[in-house]
Amino acid sequence: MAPNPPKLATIYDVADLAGVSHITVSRVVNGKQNVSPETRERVLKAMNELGYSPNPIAKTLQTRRSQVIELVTTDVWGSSAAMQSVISAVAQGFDFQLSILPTTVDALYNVLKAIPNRMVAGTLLYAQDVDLNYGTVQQIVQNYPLVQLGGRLQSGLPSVTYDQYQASTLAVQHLIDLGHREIGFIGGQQRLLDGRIRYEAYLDTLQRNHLKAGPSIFGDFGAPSGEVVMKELLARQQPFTALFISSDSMALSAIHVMRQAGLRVPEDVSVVGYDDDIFASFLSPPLTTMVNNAGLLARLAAEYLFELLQNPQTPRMQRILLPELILRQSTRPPQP
Amino acid sequence: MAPNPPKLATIYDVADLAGVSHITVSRVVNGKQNVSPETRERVLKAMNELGYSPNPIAKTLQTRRSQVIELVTTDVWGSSAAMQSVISAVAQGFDFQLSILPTTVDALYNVLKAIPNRMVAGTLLYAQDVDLNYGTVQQIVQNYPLVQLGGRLQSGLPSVTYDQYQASTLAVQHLIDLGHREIGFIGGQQRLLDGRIRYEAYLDTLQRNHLKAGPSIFGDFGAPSGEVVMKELLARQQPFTALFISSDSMALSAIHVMRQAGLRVPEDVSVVGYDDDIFASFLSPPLTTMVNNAGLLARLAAEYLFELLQNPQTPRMQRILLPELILRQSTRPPQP
DNA sequence: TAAAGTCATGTTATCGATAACATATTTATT
DNA sequence: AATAAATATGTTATCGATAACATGACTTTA
Repeated sequence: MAPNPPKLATIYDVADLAGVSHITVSRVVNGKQNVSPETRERVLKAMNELGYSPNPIAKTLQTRRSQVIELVTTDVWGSSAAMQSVISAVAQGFDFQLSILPTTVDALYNVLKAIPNRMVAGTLLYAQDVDLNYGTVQQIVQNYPLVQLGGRLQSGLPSVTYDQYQASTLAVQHLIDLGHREIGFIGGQQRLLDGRIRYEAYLDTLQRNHLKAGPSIFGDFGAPSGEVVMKELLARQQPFTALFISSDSMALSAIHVMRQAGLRVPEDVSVVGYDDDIFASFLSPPLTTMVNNAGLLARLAAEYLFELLQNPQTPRMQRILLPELILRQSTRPPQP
Repeated sequence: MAPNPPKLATIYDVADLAGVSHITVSRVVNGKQNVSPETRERVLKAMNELGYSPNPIAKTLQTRRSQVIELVTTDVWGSSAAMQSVISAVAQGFDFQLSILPTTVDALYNVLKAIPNRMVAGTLLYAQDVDLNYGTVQQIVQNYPLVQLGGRLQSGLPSVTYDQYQASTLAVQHLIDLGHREIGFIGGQQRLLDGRIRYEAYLDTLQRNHLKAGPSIFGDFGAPSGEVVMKELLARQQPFTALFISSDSMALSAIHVMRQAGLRVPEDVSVVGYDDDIFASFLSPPLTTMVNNAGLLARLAAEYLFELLQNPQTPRMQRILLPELILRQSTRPPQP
């Protein structure tokens, strides 16, 4: 297989060897009925002899459709990482391949417009930028099987998502209900929906309870960033008895920093995380957190996409996973 | 975009509108030189007017090569998850797409044989089954740009991998050097190289030091499995003062179980993990572990693949990352 | 000024499959 | 036995691009 690899046998080669026309070979390959047993046998033998395997590219060009679904994402590094393997596993179950198409917000609309040219069966969209115009997206892909992962509730696209606003509200309310009055916040990128919504809910919930906003700081959802911003937050010396931290990864490192600084969790500071990450239950203390399983979201979205593919009558809807607070040992009433 | 989405404009449509032949349009699209400025202008205007974008499928069929690399993997759930996003990010940098092709060991050889039909530019192979015959793989893909991720050292394929045997040896030797004599083992799946090699190195190292093998048990590298097998191991009541645990995820939950059982790490049991997972440094105690970064491996492999693509003269080699033991606080000499 | 070369553009074939329609056979029906 | 229907098979066009070669107009060179 040099730069230009050798060609494999085609249906024409098989046809010649079997002494039939190429279209008969095509019929055998696709298991069509109108082929006599003897002919079929001869063709199969020839296929076997030549090690024939169909060329998916040629087939796709003619049929305008391939056994491929694509994941269009503006966020290769964030949750989309966790999603990819789940989606490819689901796709494998339906005998489909997954094509990953990273893009930018700017290029996104053109990427979507070119969907017919890529001749994929369906598209999963993961684009978390706050500035994205879902109305435009909606216009471009009308009636095409596209499922959005984790976007705005009002996106108008078939989607599977979480109600992060309500989830974050529950998280903050939990701290308030425990008696905390000075509640700080550690957030993720504010250009991402995940970052923005959790912060808005935090602010709104405090306000609804007639509480002032506590100290707030922003990182990038990752554990290393949690370490950095937590140190900065401590350096500010603003008082807080509880923290709502926008990801378990950040909570993990933030707690580590607090422990090093002599602060105990939950005795001195209660912590609510977000994600119910795989490690959350094994920490000490086990972390109180909001369920937000990117893998589950991806699986449901992929399954929904295949529902749409197999039955176009499937109702188009938004599937919103209910928020769930997992109470563990990182929260408790504030010390008197 | 109904089941069969509407066709987009083709070069023929553009040619008609611009009043030139389709081949001239093709020349403009591909930035060829021999087109007069006025003609080029007219074509560009027509392209713009029709919202033309090239059809990659048709182009691929003719040129027998696409802007796509593929990841062929027999392991959708394990490390390949972490690798996918890294690879797609690298690919994006070269203006390539990533196609994920999950397969089974049995189907693998045929999947590789059909590479010419898929017309991809290059292939990354992640196949960790111990029974895989790399000689066969080698024969199939001779001279084709394929880079293997994390396979056997003697695979004979261009690859990027870790020397897990030596790494595991270092880990176990570290415990022995600290004075431990009863060293247990928690492993991953023994049908995977990652599982098998770490266990073999554990056994060999003990033997070389004239020590008997300690209690051993096997899970699946994941945190939930670590919890299960650790409970089972404790129930056996076999003595050990140290554990070599094949993944940080399993170490995380295993430590949690030990703590619940009243065992302290490292006072009662020293633990060496494996992977230097993102959370390892933030645990209490911070985990002593072996560096084994799947993301780094994937990045290097993808970059190597693009080296091969851009310059076929690039020497074909195995790139083996050196093992590195990260000493943190989960190991110490055994209590007297 | 004729021959040769360059440039802009076009015509036809091709990649490997399926679609649409056509044509012999064979079998069933009256 | 004649006609209709079903079955098996083949011919040609097509998907949307590039490859290979051809052609005419203009420039350069001897």
